[in-house]
Amino acid sequence: MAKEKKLVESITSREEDFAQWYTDVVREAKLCDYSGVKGCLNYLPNGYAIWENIQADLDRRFKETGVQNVYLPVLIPESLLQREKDHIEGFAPEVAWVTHGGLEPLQERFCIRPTSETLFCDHWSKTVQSHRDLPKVWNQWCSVLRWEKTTRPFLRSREFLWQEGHTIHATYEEAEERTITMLNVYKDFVQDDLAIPLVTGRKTESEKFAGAQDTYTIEALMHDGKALQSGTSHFFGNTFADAFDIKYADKNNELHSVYETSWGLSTRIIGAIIMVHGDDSGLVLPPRIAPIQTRVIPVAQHKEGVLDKATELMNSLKAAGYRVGIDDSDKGPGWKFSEQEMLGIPTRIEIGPKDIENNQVVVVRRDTREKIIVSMDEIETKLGDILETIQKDMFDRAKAFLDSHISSATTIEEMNEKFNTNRGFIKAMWCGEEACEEEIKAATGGATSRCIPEEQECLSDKCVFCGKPAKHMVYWGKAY
RNA sequence: CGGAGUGUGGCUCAGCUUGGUAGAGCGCGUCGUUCGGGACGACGAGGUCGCAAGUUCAAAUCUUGUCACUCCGACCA
Repeated sequence: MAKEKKLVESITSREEDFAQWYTDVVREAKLCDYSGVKGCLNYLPNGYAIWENIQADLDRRFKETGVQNVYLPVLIPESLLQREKDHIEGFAPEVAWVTHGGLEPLQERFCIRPTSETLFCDHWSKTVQSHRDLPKVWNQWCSVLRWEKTTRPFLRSREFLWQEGHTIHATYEEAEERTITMLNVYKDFVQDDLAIPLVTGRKTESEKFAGAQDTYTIEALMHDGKALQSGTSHFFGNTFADAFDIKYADKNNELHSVYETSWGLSTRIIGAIIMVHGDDSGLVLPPRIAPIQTRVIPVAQHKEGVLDKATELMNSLKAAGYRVGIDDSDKGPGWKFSEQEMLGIPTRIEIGPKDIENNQVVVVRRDTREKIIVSMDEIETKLGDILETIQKDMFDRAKAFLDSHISSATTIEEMNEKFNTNRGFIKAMWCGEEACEEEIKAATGGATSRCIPEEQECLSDKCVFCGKPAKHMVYWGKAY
């Protein structure tokens, strides 16, 4: 393969300045741009199309597990938001309020939903009566608003698009099982469709969602070695049911509180796609999620027959079920190649006079820039193979990167040193005390507990910081 | 919420110190020559200088106020 060469000057090198690289890729791939309101993005066609594909794939996976979609309002009365103590304490600092209706001040102000647990609970408290009404396994696709102080496209915006699933169940076990089921749906989706390998597990007390009994998370590792929480699944036990008085009568006509879960994945995941797969030439999209899987690029298209042949090729690929586009603009070929690479389109098909003469096309992989000469007669099947190979290779590369950036430490000094030399996740034992988490964060310049994985290893019997008996092995990392 | 910075054609910015005809590059439009890794020429369109007051014969430029955005921290998906 040809030596990595920087072809595009409008994108800052990833090594030189990762943050600037990220911003450049977002801009050059035309995913979104800044609106006039801080933290609120204009999602452009290229960015929104990715979200639409994420929605389609996830929604299908949800429905396979019995999820039904609903839609609840964007406004939440203040009294409702305050019903559960931890929840309001967690969200109060970052909600926006609607105080006027037209010209008149409102009697009670409404917040713009930061999340909708309270709305779902309010509805269920009025409608659920019998065990026959359970379970409810609902989800909504919507946007929410959180008044963030620091914002970045996709990673942290004030308004963001997401899905939020909310469920209630008759038993503790059933709700707990749903929490894990959804964690696994996220895990499978992100790994299989987005080609992003993950570390998964339970959050510590301090990292839990406001009001949750347990929070489970999928954590991905970005190319700069920072972690990104990419989806969460929460188990609430009876907390919300009690606060909202959601009770049902069982078969013996005895009243019980329901058990509740919620789970969400947002447009933040687009940031993960960019930062896991992108390179110095721009975005690299996994074929399964890419809005366009291949772009036909006619070379010397002014010459007799080239454009016709290219269009014919596009149409036959479309008919074969591929998502395919063509760049028949009057730009030069070099410009078109760069454009296709910045947009992250997984393959391009170059077709020029020489190819037509030889009854062939040149398929170029976005991820490796490898050129593959394919006979025109075989392109419909070969393209599928190439796309599948790209999908697999992208995951394998990201997995190799992840694996090589997971290390372990038994002392705080060792932990610090590893964060400095090989950024990523560090496995270390922990006593379970919140105070120790704080100390570790301070001592490492910002590393937080990312999760307690289900598969525990015993690296030591002592906490990495205080030396007291260890309770858990924890993945630590510096997070976005 | 602290610290810093920036608002001038679609974009990136110069001009401001020392007030006096609104500038450049890129992009955009038309035409022509090009075309296997961001081609070139000619002509052309496009600006309430963030907003508001003030000083002045005269304000992009000076003064005051105000709004917005960006970056870095603390806080969070």
